[in-house]
Amino acid sequence: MTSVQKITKRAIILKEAAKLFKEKGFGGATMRDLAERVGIEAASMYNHIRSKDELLEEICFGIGRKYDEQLSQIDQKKITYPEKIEAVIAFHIQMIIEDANAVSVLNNDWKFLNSGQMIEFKAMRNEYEKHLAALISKGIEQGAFKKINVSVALFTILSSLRWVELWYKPSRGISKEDLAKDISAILMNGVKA
Amino acid sequence: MTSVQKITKRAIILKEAAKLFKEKGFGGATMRDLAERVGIEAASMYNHIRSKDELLEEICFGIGRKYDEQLSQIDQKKITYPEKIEAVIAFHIQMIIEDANAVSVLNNDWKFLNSGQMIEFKAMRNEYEKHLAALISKGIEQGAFKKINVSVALFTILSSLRWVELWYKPSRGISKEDLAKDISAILMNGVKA
DNA sequence: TTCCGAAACTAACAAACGTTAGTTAGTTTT
DNA sequence: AAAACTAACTAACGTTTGTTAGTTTCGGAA
Repeated sequence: MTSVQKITKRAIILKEAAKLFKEKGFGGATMRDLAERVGIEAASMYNHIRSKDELLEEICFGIGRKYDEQLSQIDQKKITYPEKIEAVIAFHIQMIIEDANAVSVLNNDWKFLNSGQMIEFKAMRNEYEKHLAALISKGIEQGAFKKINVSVALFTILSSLRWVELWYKPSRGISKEDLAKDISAILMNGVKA
Repeated sequence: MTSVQKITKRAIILKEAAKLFKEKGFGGATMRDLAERVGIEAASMYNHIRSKDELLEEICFGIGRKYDEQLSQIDQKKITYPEKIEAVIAFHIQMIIEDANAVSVLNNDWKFLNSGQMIEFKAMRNEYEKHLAALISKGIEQGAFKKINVSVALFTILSSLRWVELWYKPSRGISKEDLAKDISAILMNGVKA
């Protein structure tokens, strides 16, 4: 049994939910609409899931955990800080391309988590940002980066990456590697000649 | 009567609607919730507005037109292309700080416009992006910018600016001028030392 | 073939939704 | 003073929402 992932109906529902939430937003998406895409009746979905909220929760925290793990892995590598930042840029793009819908939901619909989960989510996100900010700070200390405002740099980088979700289509004919290279180049070296 | 703007109830509803839509999303916001914030009954609002959709429409196109006008004004100025881009960055930040809620609605809830208005909105946005892309292209031709991928540069800049909405608070103690300067610096010159 | 549990179905619920209708009090216009 | 207008109200409308209950279908194990 070497990593043969069983495709459960639950997984199908989650996948379609991510797509639907991205298209209509969590509030605008209805369970009947989702059920139609899955190919069963709305009521039947409750044999596989607990609630609409549970779908959102699983999407947000599932993706969130992936980000955390990847960042930790990169941080442990023995490479320079600019290389680490570039690795972060590359894996953000990879995540967005691999799991576009779920990443979009994480970015846009986390505010519909119930209050307890929302607090947890915000804590997770804060920690992630802190972790990334630390990489920038150390890079500055070592003289690898300019003496920039760390918060501004952090959010400029994170935000630059978010648009990939809105923009990237395979049809545009630019590979994810080239995209990562181009974005890295601009953020690292700017646009001015 | 020198520019004495009368504060109509309609204007109050629009202002509160922008705030509410930002908080809960267009789908998650209810007319009863909005009415409560305005201080009247939900039904009473219909003496001042036509529908919930109309609120969204007015917010999106009102802000959209402001962006268009400002960009045109900057383009007409006799300054260099890097200076024009920096001016665009400054006014985006200005817009976000002055009209945070409405800008957020434009960015996140335009997809809830009815189909006709959505087409119009997308056309407006495409034109705006084309206009801005042309500024970058000309800057490259003149040798003022590196030979970068114009689309990547365009969206990296636009996306970097969007996060200001999520991040900026007067309480952080950084002025909008300083913020514009720092963001400009990173986008123009990068982070690498 | 029989049996059983999983997974589908139909029907219905209560709550919430945007909106309309009808009315009333207060103000402005004629 | 009469008429018209403004802006608020209460009540209710017809839908749509997420979800539950009860029933049927169906594939695989005994």
